[in-house]
Amino acid sequence: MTAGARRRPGVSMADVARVAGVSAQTVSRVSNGHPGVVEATRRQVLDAMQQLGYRPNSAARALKRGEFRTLGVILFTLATTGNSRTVEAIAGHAAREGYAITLIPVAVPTQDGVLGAFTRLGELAVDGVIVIMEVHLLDAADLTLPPGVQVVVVDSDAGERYPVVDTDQADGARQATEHLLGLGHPTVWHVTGPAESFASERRAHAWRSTLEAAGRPVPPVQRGDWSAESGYRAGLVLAGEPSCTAVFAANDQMALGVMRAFHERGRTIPGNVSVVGFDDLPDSGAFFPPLTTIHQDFAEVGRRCVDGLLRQLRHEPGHAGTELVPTRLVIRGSTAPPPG
Amino acid sequence: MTAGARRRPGVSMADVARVAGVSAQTVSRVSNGHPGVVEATRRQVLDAMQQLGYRPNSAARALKRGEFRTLGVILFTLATTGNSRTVEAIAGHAAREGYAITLIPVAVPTQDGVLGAFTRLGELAVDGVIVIMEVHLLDAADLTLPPGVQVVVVDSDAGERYPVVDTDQADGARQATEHLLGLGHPTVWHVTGPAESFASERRAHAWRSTLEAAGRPVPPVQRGDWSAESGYRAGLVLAGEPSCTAVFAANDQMALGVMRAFHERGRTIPGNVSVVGFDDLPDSGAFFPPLTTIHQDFAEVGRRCVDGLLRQLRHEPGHAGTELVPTRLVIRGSTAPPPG
DNA sequence: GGGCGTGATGTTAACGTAAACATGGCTTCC
DNA sequence: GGAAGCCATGTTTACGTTAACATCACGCCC
Repeated sequence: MTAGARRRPGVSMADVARVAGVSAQTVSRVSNGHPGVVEATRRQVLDAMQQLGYRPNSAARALKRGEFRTLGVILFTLATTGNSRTVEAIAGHAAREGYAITLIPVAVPTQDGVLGAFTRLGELAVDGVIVIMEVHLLDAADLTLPPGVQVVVVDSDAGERYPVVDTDQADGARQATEHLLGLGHPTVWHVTGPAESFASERRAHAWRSTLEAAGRPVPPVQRGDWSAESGYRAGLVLAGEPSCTAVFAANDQMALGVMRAFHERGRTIPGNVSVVGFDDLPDSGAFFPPLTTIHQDFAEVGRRCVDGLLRQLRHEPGHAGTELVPTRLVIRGSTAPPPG
Repeated sequence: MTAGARRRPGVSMADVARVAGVSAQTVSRVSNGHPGVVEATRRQVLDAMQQLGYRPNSAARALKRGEFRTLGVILFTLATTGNSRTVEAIAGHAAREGYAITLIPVAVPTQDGVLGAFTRLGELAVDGVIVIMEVHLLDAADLTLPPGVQVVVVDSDAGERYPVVDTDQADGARQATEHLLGLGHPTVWHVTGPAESFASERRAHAWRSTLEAAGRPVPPVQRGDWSAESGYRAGLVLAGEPSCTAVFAANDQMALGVMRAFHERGRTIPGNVSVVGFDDLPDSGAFFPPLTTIHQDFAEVGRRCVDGLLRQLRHEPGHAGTELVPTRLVIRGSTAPPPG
């Protein structure tokens, strides 16, 4: 370990300036890469910084500049693939733009929970906020945030009040359903996600309208909770329906459970039954059989969130309403024409 | 640059003080819940705050107090279950302790990449850092961090230089291997993770020593990269080995791929072959068949990281060396005695 | 009844940085 | 040769908050 660099007392610009034999302002200029510092001086300052182990004090810097170069991300959980992939994309893209990410987890998905997060957030050093709001708030019809905070919302229906970025859920569900109809299946059964999820609601709605538009019967919905286990339970029910030859599960995990149920009941996939998922998890291609699914572009969602928020912060003309990120059908081994 | 005229509404304590007819110091006292403010005054100040939409400036506060109440988390990716679950636990526990989390993604796992992150981090508002270091640095034998930064490391071998928290990889691998031997299998084949991963290395080592301690032959290792796809490829090889009746895959995803390969080759699980994974993903119980695996307690890992770091920040006697979080075997449907 | 604690509130200064302005030496050009 | 300009660097000040100290009114006790 370098000895001279004990940083307990906080090395400041003044200290560096003293050692380098220049003024604090010159240290500031070097520190920020401003022009107009002669090379020899620059080197002296850099040496002094090195020697003292100087690191700029970001609090003072933020105080002076009036910005933190940090974005807050409010979310309920990182446990879902969608959220963690989106957050990763947000963090990566923000870093590229010179912004850091502060995570603000909300324990309970209620208006109070979110407001509590904002209160803490008010005391946090953030310039703007991205809210990843994948479920309906339990105690409020819509989301109301404190004024004076720049916001972008992911995956919500707050589009009239805040800029929203979302995967095009409806089009994805339509593609999935039409793919199965196109293979010749008379209709498509659906395993839906939890009622409080926006994404789940939209996928189910689009599945239904696609069937109706094609003049097909709409079978009863099986409700799951995104987990593979719930998909398994739904699959056991569907395996008992002799007329069921095609299933659209609202996510890949439930599709995994559905397929397990069919395996256990001796129904082959895709020989007897076809299955389509939604998400395109990294492992979906290794399911048994490899899963046909709808690919979501989480990286693009994250990128657009950051861009939208930064545009707001710079007072550039931002997009209003909802921005939809397209999905695409990935055909693998779990779908085929119906038996017979 | 953009015209500096447009700043945030910028309500400061002075503004609140003016409206409430008190001094800024009294506003500060109310803001921080300090005693010695009479109720009537307190109310006046709170009203003024409400009216003006005052939010404390955390930069000024941090500058004055010398702390940010924020912890940085340096990581390479959120895409692995382990990392995202650990980060979620860290964020939750930190929030409970009144700390926020700043994410610092590192694009490339090299010494330079990490140092780059620290440079950015030096300019970030953090009091300490948790490094989630699941792979060997590509260009340095071990991790060297700038001095003067409080650090806790997850999942690494830096134990002699920094406090480390990690899952007890070796004991988990031992449990997995002994479970299979205990069922009567003559030996256990292993699908390992990427060479640069610490966890992978340790699991493989413990698997090997467990076999050796039991006097069993050590079959050649199949190397994967954590992905289900790589597990599938390894599984195809193993399915060609008639003597292979038991497989320990270094994570659940690869176990998923291994099982798919066996299914495709007509080897039943657990009738012909037993499979054990590592991680206990939320979906592992819904694999076909439900996977016997080693459960990792990511929440506990996160909690201990935060506790350890906060102890350091408070200059309390911290633990040195490596703290191991125990694992436990979860027996499901993918393991049984060998055929015959 | 005067000295004196006590408790509420105000005043001052400082945290580390960077914008704005000031200085002073050196070149350039007529 | 001297005014003008320019460049490198220095000085001043303010950002919003809070610790430390200062003040002031009131009541209490001998």
